[in-house]
Amino acid sequence: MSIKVKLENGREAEYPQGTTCMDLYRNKVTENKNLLAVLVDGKECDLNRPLTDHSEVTFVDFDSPKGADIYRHSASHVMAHAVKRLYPTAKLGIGPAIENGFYYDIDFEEPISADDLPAIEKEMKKIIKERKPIQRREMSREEAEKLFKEKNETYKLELLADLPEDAVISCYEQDDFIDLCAGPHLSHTGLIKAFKLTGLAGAYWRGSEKNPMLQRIYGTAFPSKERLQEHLLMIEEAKKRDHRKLGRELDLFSLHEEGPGFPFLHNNGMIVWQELTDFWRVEHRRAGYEEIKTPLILNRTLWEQSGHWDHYQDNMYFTEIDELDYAVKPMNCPGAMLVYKSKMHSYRDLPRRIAEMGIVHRHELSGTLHGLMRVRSFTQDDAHIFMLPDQIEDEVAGIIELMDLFYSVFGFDYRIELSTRPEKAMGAVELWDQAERLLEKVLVDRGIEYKINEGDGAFYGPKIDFHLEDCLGRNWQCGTIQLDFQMPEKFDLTYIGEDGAKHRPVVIHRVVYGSMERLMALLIEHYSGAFPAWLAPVQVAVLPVTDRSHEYAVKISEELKNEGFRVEADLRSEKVGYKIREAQVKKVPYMLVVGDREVENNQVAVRHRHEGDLGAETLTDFIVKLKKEIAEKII
RNA sequence: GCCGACGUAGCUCAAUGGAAGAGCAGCUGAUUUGUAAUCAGCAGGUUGCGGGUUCGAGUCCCACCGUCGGCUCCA
Repeated sequence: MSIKVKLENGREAEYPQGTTCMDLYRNKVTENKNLLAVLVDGKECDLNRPLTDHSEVTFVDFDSPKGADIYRHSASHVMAHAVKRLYPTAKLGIGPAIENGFYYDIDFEEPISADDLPAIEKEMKKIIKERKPIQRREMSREEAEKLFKEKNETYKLELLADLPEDAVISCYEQDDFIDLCAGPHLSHTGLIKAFKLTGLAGAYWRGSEKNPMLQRIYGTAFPSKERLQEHLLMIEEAKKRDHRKLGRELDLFSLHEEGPGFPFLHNNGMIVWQELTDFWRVEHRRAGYEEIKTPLILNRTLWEQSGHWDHYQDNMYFTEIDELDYAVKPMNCPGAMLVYKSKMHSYRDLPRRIAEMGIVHRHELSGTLHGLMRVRSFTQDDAHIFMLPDQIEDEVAGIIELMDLFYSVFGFDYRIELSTRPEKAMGAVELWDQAERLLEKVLVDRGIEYKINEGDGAFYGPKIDFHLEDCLGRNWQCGTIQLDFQMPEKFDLTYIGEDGAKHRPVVIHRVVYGSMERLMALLIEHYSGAFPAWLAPVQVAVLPVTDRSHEYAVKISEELKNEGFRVEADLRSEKVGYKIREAQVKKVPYMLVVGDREVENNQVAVRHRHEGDLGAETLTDFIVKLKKEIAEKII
């Protein structure tokens, strides 16, 4: 019997049933010489899997979306294989491909150390050199259970038990190594051309801290040594952009043992901060927000009322005043609720958008602290929007628009996630479902791409999160829009409706920057410390060539200061080259070199930190251009 | 919090269990310099903190603190 196969280029041909994709390849149906696997009707498959029915076949190489994953997944099997050869009693957890690499979680009888990784790499090289065929074996559940019981792979047995009733149970086998795995995989181990084990870390089995901790070995693999080198070099380069390193070098902030997780901002950091908040205030007033400020410390009864006492206590700091319990605020919402309640509201007053640059304190686990990205005290650019139920959609849409405005100015790419009901949620399931559907509708209606983050919502409501990447590609949540039907109940918030009766408003909690500290960290990494002129702590460095031009240098510095620019004149008796180097290292956007020629012509020689020498012009011309650059927030 | 690594001058890093060093930054002086580092000199430390082993500890052991990489958690 023959089957019809449709290929990626649209061609269709008939082949005998049982033909493998490898056969098609040998038949030269594709030009691609670096095949790893295929998609059969959109589903990933091994090259040597026989085709049983009419199918549509797409060939996959390393550079296709799924290709790198398949390649690295096979690399993780080779690593597990090597580990089992060296440590026969080690038990395997899971070993998937991840962005830019792979890992395998392994339970070693005696923990290994990073020093043991080279030996594992060496064994992997052997396995690769042996070009062991990788074979798929489908088997019954009983057969698989027997197999992994014999091998004492208890974690695999646990995975097996959790597979659905009707699941096809497959294993992949290379030499004497066999692993429970859905596949697909490369056809033999020799196809892995370049790899490196990059790290060793602890990881809870199945991600739960109640489970034992396994050792996770991270690695990466590429189809050539050059590409691997390139990747490793890129990571080295990215580390130079680390905000913790730049923060010190540019004198933006510091961290001290005396206050773990409580960052100290220096003058340079404060300038960036102020510019960010100034910009924020302008845009928020324009968008119809009011601004308030609420206390850092509030009475226990308030936190009991808000639900934080029950749901958030582990993260809170406490104190006592006049023998009464108080808590340092971990969130701004209860304060905002009290402000709303301080007067009566008519439906005509809503929506009321109440913003607050609020400092919150949260006790985060010590192991999670990370520069300015993850701290124990931070400033949220918070706002609470009190509205009628039928205003929700417009308000959410308005916030998304505002969010995009800010992120575009910074030049950030962002990713949106919809987070749904968590386990320790407050309130009725129906309300949650309703709120989740509403948020989803806003995203869908606007054609916005998003990912669902199951169970990751706040305890009082679902949320839309905006995620940004740091220099190493790690994701950080910044903006968030959280719908809340709970807080209005807890605080008995009301407004008088058209009908003269009291009604319950809906509340949205939202932040755009997220936390000022995290935003600063992301901006530092995003710009590699070279802030655009509007944010730069020093915008212009005036560099006299000799002492003869000091007077002129001081004069133009004063003029620039009077125009509102942030200026520094370097009057040391050093050569210009030295002064330029220092200004470059400090990433000052503009350097004005002034020597005898400029004094004589009443000009300044402009040098841009990236574009170099731009030639001489009058100070007035320079001022006009820089003012425009700053006003338009040009990146 | 958990697993692992690390902690020496402001920064980057040296120092077989046997005299704590270098470069940069800083300070002083000389130099008057034209688009990424002028020269010379000076100063800078209870080696994270506390115990222990040893004739002797930056180095070995224990506990704590902090940082880094992950896990968990999260803005």
